Amino acid sequence: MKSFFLVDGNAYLHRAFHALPPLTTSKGEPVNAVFGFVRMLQKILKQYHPDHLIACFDTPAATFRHKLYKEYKATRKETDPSLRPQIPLAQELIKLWGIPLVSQEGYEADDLIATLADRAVHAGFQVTIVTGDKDALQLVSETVSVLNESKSLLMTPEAVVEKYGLKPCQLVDYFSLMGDASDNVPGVTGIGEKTATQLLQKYGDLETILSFPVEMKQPLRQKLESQRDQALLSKTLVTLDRQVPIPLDIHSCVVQKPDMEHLLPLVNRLEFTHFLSDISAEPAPSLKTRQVNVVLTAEQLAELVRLLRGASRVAVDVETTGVQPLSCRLVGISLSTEPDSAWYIPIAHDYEGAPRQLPLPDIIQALRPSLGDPRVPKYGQNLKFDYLVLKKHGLTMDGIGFDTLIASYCLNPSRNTHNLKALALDYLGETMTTIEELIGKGAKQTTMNTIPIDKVADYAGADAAVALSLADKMAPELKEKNLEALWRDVEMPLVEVLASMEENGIRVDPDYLSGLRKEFERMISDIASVIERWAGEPFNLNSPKQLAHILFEKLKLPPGRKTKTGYSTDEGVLRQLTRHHELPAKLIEHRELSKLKSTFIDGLIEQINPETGRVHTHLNQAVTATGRLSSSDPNLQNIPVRTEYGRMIRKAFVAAPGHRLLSADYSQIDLRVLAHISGDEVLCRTFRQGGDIHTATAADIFGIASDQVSPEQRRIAKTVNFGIVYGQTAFGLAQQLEIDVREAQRYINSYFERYAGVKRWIDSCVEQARKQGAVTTLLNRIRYLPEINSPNISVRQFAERTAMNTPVQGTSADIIKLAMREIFQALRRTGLRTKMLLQVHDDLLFEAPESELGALQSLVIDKMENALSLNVPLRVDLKCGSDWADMKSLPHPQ
DNA sequence: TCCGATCCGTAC
DNA sequence: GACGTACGGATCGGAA
Repeated sequence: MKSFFLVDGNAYLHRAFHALPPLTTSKGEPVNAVFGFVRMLQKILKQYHPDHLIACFDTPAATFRHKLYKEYKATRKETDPSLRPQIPLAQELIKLWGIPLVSQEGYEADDLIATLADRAVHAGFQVTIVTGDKDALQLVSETVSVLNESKSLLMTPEAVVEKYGLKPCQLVDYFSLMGDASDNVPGVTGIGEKTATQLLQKYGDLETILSFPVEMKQPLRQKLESQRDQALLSKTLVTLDRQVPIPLDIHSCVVQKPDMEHLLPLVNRLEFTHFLSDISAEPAPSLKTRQVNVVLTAEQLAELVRLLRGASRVAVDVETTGVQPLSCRLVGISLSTEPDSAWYIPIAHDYEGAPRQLPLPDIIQALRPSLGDPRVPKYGQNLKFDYLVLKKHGLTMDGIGFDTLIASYCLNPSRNTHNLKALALDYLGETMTTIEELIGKGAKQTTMNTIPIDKVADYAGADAAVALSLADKMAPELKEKNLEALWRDVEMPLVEVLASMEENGIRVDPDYLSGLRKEFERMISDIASVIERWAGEPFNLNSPKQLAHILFEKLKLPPGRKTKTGYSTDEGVLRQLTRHHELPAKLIEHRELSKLKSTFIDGLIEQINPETGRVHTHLNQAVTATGRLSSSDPNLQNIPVRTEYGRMIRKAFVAAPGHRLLSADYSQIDLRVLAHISGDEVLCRTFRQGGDIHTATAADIFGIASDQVSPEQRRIAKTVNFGIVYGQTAFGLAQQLEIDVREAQRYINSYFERYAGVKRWIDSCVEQARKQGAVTTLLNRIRYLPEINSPNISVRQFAERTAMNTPVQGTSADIIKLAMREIFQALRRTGLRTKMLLQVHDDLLFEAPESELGALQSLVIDKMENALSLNVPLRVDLKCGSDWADMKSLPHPQ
């Protein structure tokens, strides 16, 4: 028997809306109901494979029920404003998806369902109604069941009898007596669940009950007599109309092929990342038709070379044994010049029965004319990785043209993930094989070289070809959104710069670090034994939970602020406790030392590359929401510098023999950027005059002359200056300075009084974010802030602080990126052997042969200070030394 | 054994 | 709840 599914669209949209958290797209469009609805439909399709299916929807128009009874559904609340727009959205989506849909003026979805269910039964179908609404249960029969999907409950006639003690056809009468609060159906006052059931079990239906059999007793009889009409009216209201004139042939209610061309943009807009993976049972067409040629012979390699010679662009993807570009092994290379075909050159596949593969030098030599030609743009996902792997194997890729990772980052830096598989799904509707499916994960994981060539060829070929298709989608979008310049002039040129910085690495002294480890271990265990003696018992000092127990229960010290799970033991709290006990001060020291040892000493030693004796961090270009870089494995952007112990670690970073480290840091770049973009006259003037900004701010907010500023006042002004950029509150400032909140508020007030332009700019930033849902930097880098209009105060305030911080932090990031691009090109052009090693947000670190120091200084100052012209000067301070802790200031040329 | 949440601390 | 952007170590508890 063929199955026919009828889905109550409105019921499900409402259910999903209330069941799911308020999901929005990154631009703030509410989508939770659509999401839940779609997921439910997918589940139905996957689980039941219905032959026929249709979704039914209400219309806003009045129905016959409203005409009969003007109070019908009168107690219903207005549809929630964030649900309302989702209803047409959901309808549009399922239409494009190929699912038949019906709605008819003057009828509720329930009536459509009743009518269609009857018709389907007559046509010989087994019918399943998908809804959470109990009204549909009156339709249940041997051939009609009701599925409550969310409770996984299938209501058959037996199930109805079990639940209500009544047959499905009696439910109409049951609700007529009971009434229905949600639809505002009156029923008979004074008759509830129990009485209604009893009556119907005894008399069968409402009509018989209302003929008042002789044995019926008072007061029941009286209730029914007085409310007779109301009961009959209720019956009309709850009875579903099975005769709706729907102009539709039920045989046409078949799930169609999706209209991909229109569906994709919609799914993309809604950011339903996983939606498309399931909608079609067949593999995406591109996957099916893509031809991947495997190159195992010299002839095949020659053929590939001929193809590459005529190509206007080439997508590249390397397969390796790991994610560390400088220490993994190269397993194969895939190339593609057209999205519908690709080539795979296996190199180091190594398993029982693996065919003989071409020698690496032959392959490199064959590829060099195209991959080394800057006129042929290279396409790919995360080309920095491919560049480094190939470089290590003797092939320098030139002409880095289009990196889909970078394009995605420019289009929306806050995206959950920019990985190729997710991009393919979102932009192309293609579900790609994941690397885990290929090499496994956890204990079962192997490496790429042990996987059969044919499998890897399909996988790798897809990666290269998809990069081309993605680029074709992304390029016009970059243009439309005015992101092309940022992408082309800032981000893409940086790919090679970062690759070469990673390749350079930084020299660290392993023997010094080992000595430091010993020294720290001794200090840590000494302090730990003192602490445990005071505590009276051994405990895990690294466990905040155990520590809180000791401090606040055993020693009965006064607890400070609380965290989600208990009392906080962070440094601020411990500092407050130093006045009550000696233990907290020791703990602070213990914390510092164990942090430094585990994170920096142990972590760093692990990361030294034995081949180079250097650490090669990953400089990530597509991570932060503001445009900054990030550094990982190891993170070299948070190497300690503030404390004496911290600087002991910094000292492990050294220059190679005959070389020096040179650091160039922008002085107060965030505040200068703030001065420029806010246009605040006072702040701009201060920077044009030169001099110490914190002293100037102190003079301004305390209303005194610069030479009257005390060190304490300068300290306060410095804290205020930093806080302003972060949207600091009076509470935060008070905590930071350990002062009264009212005093902190006075400082903030007098700052904004003196720098009224800054205040105006901050307000305009938040205003812009509210209106446009996004903020931008000077180079038009964009960040969406969907939470700026959140009804949740703290969520919204967070978005407001972000709205003011991002343009400042992001513009600073823009500026240093421009400088890096210029310095890299200048070093190459002038043939200097100086290496750029690291960027730490406002700081660039170089390693220079001693002979180049002079030339380097003026080059770096010039490129950094003139990276972008602002209406305040940019100023750079230089320092030089043999290790990263011991750096001497160099005089500024001006 | 693995993974995510939580807390904490380092940098700018 | 209270200061923006990151990364990562240790602990802890629950899932695989």
